[in-house]
Amino acid sequence: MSTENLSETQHLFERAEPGVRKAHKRHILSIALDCFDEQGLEATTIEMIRERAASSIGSIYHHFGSKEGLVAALYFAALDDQLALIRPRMQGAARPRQAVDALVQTYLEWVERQPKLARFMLRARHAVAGGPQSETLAERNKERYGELLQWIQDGIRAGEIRRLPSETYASLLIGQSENYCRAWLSGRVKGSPTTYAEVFSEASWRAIAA
Amino acid sequence: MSTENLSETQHLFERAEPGVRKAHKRHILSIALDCFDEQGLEATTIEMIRERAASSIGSIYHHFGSKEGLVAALYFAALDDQLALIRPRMQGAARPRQAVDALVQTYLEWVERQPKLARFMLRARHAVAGGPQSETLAERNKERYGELLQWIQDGIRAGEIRRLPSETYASLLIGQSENYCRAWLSGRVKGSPTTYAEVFSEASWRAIAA
Amino acid sequence: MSTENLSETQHLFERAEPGVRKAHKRHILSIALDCFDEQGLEATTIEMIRERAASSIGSIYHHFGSKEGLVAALYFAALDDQLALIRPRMQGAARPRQAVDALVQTYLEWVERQPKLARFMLRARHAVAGGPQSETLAERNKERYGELLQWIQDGIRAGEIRRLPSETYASLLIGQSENYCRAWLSGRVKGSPTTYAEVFSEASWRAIAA
Amino acid sequence: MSTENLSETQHLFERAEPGVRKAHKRHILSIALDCFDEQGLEATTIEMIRERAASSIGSIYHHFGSKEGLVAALYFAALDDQLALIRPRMQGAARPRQAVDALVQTYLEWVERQPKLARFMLRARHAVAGGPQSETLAERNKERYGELLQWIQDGIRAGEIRRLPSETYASLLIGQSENYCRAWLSGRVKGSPTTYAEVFSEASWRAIAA
DNA sequence: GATGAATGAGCATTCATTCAT
DNA sequence: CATGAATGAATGCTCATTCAT
Repeated sequence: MSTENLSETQHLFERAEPGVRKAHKRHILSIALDCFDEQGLEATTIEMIRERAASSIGSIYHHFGSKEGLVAALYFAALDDQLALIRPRMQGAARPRQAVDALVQTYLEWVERQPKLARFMLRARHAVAGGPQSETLAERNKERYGELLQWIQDGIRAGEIRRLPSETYASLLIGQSENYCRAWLSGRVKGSPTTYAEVFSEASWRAIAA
Repeated sequence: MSTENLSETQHLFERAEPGVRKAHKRHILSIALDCFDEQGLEATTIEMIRERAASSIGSIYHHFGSKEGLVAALYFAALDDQLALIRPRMQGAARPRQAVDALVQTYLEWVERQPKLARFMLRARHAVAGGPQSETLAERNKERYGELLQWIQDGIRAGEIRRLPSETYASLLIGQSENYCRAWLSGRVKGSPTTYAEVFSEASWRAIAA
Repeated sequence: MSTENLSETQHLFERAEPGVRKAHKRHILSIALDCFDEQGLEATTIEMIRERAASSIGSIYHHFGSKEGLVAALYFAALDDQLALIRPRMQGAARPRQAVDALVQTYLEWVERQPKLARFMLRARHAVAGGPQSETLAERNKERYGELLQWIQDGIRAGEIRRLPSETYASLLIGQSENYCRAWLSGRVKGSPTTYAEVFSEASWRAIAA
Repeated sequence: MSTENLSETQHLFERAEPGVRKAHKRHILSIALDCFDEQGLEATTIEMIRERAASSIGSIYHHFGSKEGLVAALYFAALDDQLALIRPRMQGAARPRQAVDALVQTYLEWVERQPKLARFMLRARHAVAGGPQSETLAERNKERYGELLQWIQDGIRAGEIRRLPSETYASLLIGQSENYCRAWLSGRVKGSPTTYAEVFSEASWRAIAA
């Protein structure tokens, strides 16, 4: 159990989810992430988390209600952490091309910095989408997608971006990168995501450029 | 339980895996696919499959050895089915641009025709990659990737395709489409994949075009 | 949550157990009764009571010591409430026949007025009898039974009541009514207990009349 | 663990529920009865039953589905056992008075012979009535009550039985005996039920006699 | 007196797998 | 090849109770 790693991840949760003040709760989230990452979602048991977190079963249930609740809490914390990195960089972009660069580059960066969280998000999306928090998730996604679309609309009006079916933009912008990150996160390719940042942001830009 | 659908899927297994002669074995695979699709991999129990297949526990174990074995058999059958559609179309392509079109178009088509198999493949990859069949899977992927690379090399020599890090080609070619298909398969977008075949094959081509 | 009902029940507790001065304690008893009635004894958790009573776990334990203690307190309060109705009416009876009428009639009346308490008493007897308050319960019962026997002895000497095994009088006097009340309290019969007061007191009288 | 008792009780189950052919299933029922009797319904755990029955958890669930299912199976077996004793005796009664005698006498006899089953029935009625078998229970009761009412109608027409509200007959006939049996089964009175058979059947007869 | 976070023993139930027939 | 009863380790979760504040 590496204490350094724990405090780092815990710090992230603090940033991502400021409501989580209690060190104990953050600690459990951090340990749970390690377990989910090493064992997988289903294979991780509450008992494993309890043991590594040196906590108690009752305490975990007191804070998260259920295993599903723990997964959801972690998922939204990860979502917030990712957004906290990406949003300011995109807002700092003056032109569409820069925005695409910022989006792709920052996404790749985040995955590289937070591989556990990234793996967890890819795995847990389905579980959260099928659980009682599905509505919260839908709202968050709508919000994110809305920002993206707005920015694309501006690009279209400026004649810099092609008019394409709106459902496809997200896939055209992030699909290549996500596909590569999936491969990297599961060890099928070796080059770290940011190594190819140029390649992927160029591809994303070409995909939507007028 | 639609008998038409069952027989169709069973037919697919016959094509994909000619060794599976026994109707009973094919029937079990078909039912298992339905269960995995409706309940998820972990949530599906052998008992569920037994009940819907009107088979017996012993029979299932006789044919597939274990639940993991059943998943693997289904996975490779799906892989074969997909390849059986894609390979001939790509071989019929004269030029790189046509090959990209064929690859993307056929992938989208297959997902649209076989949504259950597609969902299953996306879900089961991890399970198969971590199981005892991981080597077989690696070989198959290497083989597929090799074909792709070969064809790309030719394009590069012909000056039609950009020289890019070889690890990135697969993501650049199929990432956007896969991302969209994931969204469609889980209901997050409505337009069926082939609707946007042009958009995605154009994006893939631009991503790698010289 | 009907405030009227609550205050009424709380009032009862005040009458039955004058020591319970604190409104808060009475409130908890009243809510506990509701929970026990709706969920059953075992199925009711301290947490449920805490929530509905808008109290705290600590407070409940401060007042009642344990769940068992809460059940016992409620049981004895119910016992007192019942006795407070029955005793004066029986003491007002001049002749055995009138005493039987008073006993049966008042029992039926009480059950009809306090169905929750009645259900609770029938359910909780076993729990209290097996708990640390079993002695207190035994004393109370002996006391009650003693009064009854005394009054029957007089009836026997006066030649109005048959001499029967003393263990059987209680069952002969109240068994029919209790059986009907059980059925009514669990919805198996519809006619309210007092509707048949005549029938049951006549039966009780015939059972013991000389 | 008395083997004699076990085989005796198992024999009863065979009589009461002929469908239960499997010795193992009967054995589990028999052990479960012992546990429920000694510990109470809620306090008995599947693990206790498993241990004393020298069976396996899986086997218990294979046969009964759930703890609730085990309780229900035992309840209906007890009901059948009771009916198997009472019904023929009542059918052998020529006149109402004899029928009352048969009913009361046989009920007391059964309780005395099968105290465990009797205690169990008294305790489990509520659980079964609130469970998924509630309908089956309602049908059985309706059937039993129907037979009783029919026989009472005949008595009324013959001028031997008073016309009373039909909802009250059952309580008037069996209430006193049941009340006494409850007391005996929980040790509050000492005289065995059949000792007072005369007293209770006389009381029942007086309660309804014209 | 009041509070509620923390505890952890204990429970019902699940389910992949085995194996005798 | 087919069957399905039997197995039992493992799991998520509950809930009465404690105790520091």
